[in-house]
Amino acid sequence: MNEIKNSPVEVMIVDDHQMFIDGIKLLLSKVKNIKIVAEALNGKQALEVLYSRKIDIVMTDISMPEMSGVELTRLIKKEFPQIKVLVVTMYNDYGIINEIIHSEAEGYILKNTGTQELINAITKISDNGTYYCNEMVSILMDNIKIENKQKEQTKNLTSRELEILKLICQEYSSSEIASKLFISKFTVDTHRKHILHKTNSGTLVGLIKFAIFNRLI
Amino acid sequence: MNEIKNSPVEVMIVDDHQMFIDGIKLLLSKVKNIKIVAEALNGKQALEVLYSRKIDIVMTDISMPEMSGVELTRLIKKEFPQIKVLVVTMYNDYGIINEIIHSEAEGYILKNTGTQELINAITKISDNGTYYCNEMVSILMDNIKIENKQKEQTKNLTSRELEILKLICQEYSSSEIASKLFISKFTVDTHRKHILHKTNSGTLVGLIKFAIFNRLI
DNA sequence: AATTGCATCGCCTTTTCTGGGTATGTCTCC
DNA sequence: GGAGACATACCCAGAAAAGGCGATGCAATT
Repeated sequence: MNEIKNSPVEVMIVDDHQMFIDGIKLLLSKVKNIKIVAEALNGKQALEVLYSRKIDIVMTDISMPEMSGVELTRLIKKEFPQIKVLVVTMYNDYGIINEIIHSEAEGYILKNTGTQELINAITKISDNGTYYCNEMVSILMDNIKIENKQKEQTKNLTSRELEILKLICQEYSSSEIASKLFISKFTVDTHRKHILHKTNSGTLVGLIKFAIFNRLI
Repeated sequence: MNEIKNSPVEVMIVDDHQMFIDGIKLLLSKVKNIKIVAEALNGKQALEVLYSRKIDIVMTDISMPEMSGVELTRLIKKEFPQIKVLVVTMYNDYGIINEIIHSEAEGYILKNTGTQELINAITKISDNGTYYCNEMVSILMDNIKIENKQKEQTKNLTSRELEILKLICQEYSSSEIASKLFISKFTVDTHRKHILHKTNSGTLVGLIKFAIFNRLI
């Protein structure tokens, strides 16, 4: 399991914050067996490097101009499957984590963790392992319930109901929607009632907020 | 103007990302006349330090748990007016910048700038100057027009109207708002009319969208 | 064959919202 | 002292929304 390596792990840092890169470089410069051999301020630069020289591990941020860290990870996994990716970011919400999981990165840690955890992560990953921080796991746990609730709410809307909800959000009245869809105003009203119940919205105001926060608009 | 200082500037770093703190500490450890003498992971910790020892410059992030960097800056300016504040953050949108301006920080730079700019900023500020990055200035320029448009819409609302708009967004009906504010339902209705006209919202739905997109909620 | 989900339509009631006025008192600013 | 902005209050009328209740037909699933 533990093969003895004489050559250090060669790491590239990808982050649009030069300051962050400089800091990490210094931090890791003192660590044996880890060597920062390249850096990039965005995904495009990173890919250029990867085409020109050997890299063992790519440490990448998520939010970057032009190409996100998630996209970068996907491309790396497609073009250079042997390269490991460690995502180091400050985002810890479910949406991002979900994307990271699908991008098949080997590791995920938050920027607000200590240096030691970073070193651990790199070490584990270079040893063909994975490293996911505890925060990620607990967020995944926390979001199982929320996810279910969201499904109960949004997904239970039928396509017709969704269609009408969108029209409501476009400031059409029930009568106008009825004309638009060539159905009776009564029907539209019935749909409205169902929508209100399914989304647990007490009022129209609540419904609009629901629609906006669930990105239906 | 340039008094010769023998003692280095004493700086505290406030950031909820331990990794960032570690990096900056290392980066600045090599710089003459700048000394990182304290660090804090949030505003509360930072204040504790300030009450216990002398600090010349506080470098703070914006988004932190419990107390934001803006709040921290305000408190510092109130309690320790002689302490300079340099805001170092990755946010560069107008809302944040606006808040920072009002918090009267001496400097503002983005995390995606190089180390040299950071050193420049600290040096200038310690010399009783200010340092605001170019990005901030251009964003301010860009947003003058937007601001004017916003004023036409939002700012024309009187404080009472704004108060009622917020209650509307909290899903209270006119009658409920009337009870809450100890005024007549008729009065609330009058305000509603004015709000609808001033915001150019044709319907309640439009009003809610206006409120959400103008961050009134 | 029966159940279930979905879309459709209908009526009645009550509340809420919207738009049109009018009006009074206060406060500030010129 | 007068003009203007603001908050307050009221009336009327119509439109819209929300809640309740029932009903039909169609399609897919079981």
